[in-house]
Amino acid sequence: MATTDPARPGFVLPLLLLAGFRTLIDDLHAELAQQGHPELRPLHGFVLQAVGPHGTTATELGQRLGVSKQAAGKTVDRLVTLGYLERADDPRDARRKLVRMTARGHDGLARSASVFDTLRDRWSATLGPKRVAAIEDDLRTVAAADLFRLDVPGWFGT
Amino acid sequence: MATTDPARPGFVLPLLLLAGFRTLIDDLHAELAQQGHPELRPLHGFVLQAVGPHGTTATELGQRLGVSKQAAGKTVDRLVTLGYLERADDPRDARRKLVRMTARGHDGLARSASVFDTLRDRWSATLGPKRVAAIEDDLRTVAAADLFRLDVPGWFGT
DNA sequence: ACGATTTCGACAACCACGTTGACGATCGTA
DNA sequence: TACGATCGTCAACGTGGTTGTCGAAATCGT
Repeated sequence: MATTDPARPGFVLPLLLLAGFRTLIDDLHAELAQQGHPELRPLHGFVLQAVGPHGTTATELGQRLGVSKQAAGKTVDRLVTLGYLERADDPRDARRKLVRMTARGHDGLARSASVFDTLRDRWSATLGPKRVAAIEDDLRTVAAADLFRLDVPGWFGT
Repeated sequence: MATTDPARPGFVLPLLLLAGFRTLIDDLHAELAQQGHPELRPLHGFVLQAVGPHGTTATELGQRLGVSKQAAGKTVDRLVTLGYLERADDPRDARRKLVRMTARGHDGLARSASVFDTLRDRWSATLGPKRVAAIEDDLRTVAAADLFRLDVPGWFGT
């Protein structure tokens, strides 16, 4: 395997982390596509979760996701087009536009969560529940040690 | 932490995987920037490694990275502009353009590898070497179980 | 040995997702 | 009431992908 030269051990860890994440995401979307959500893209699940049950605004969503309000607004646009979100005026502040999940949005989020749960169960079946929990604990530890926020990321920044 | 609802345990694992990857990558590039490679972008290290010491072609690189030859070609263009790669004609096949690392390319790759190694050491210092090795083993296991290739991915596909 | 097929690299158009900067409308307050 | 901060949107741009097309060069089959 040309990309995993054993003489460079440090390269392995990030690659494996990424690979683990990707397989999870790929499996999720393969499953979601079969459950009636073929157009849901990788980040959309996180976005829906960030919107939350009570709704929010584009600006708030942006800072919650760690991206600009413009980027958040664009993503909302797309999710609105796809029927997962809807916009409404805030009666108490004419500047704000509330962003809420539609029924389809709730369905997509619920299915995402449940598919993720079964994928985690699959990992547990392969590795044993203790190992999975250990991975989560360890990652939480290094994450905390690196003073990072668990919010959904800005990916690879520009 | 709004994005990590404990009622949805499945969401945690992918988030942590991604977060771990991202902190590694961010730390790498913060360090690389200080070592004279500020314009090296997250994927460039993987691309350089995929080029390898003997050079390759754009098409070959594309399939090695799991992206189209056009995408690989564009990335090569950028790396050539930045001085990390160079193109040369293949004397045995006038269609092929060999892609090779320059001295700067080798330097960048070597530094990436060494920074990754020290980051891994830092994880070892925090978690203990056994835990880090266990994470790698476990991820390798689920990866293998999911019959996936350890090559650098096409990220989130379209 | 020569024509058909395949392969390689490049070009163009496009999409997704992010960035800054600017700007009008609206709100809160001195 | 007038000013400053905030919200959403528009525009321009960068980056990393995609597909389709095409000419040039190599390979293969008769």
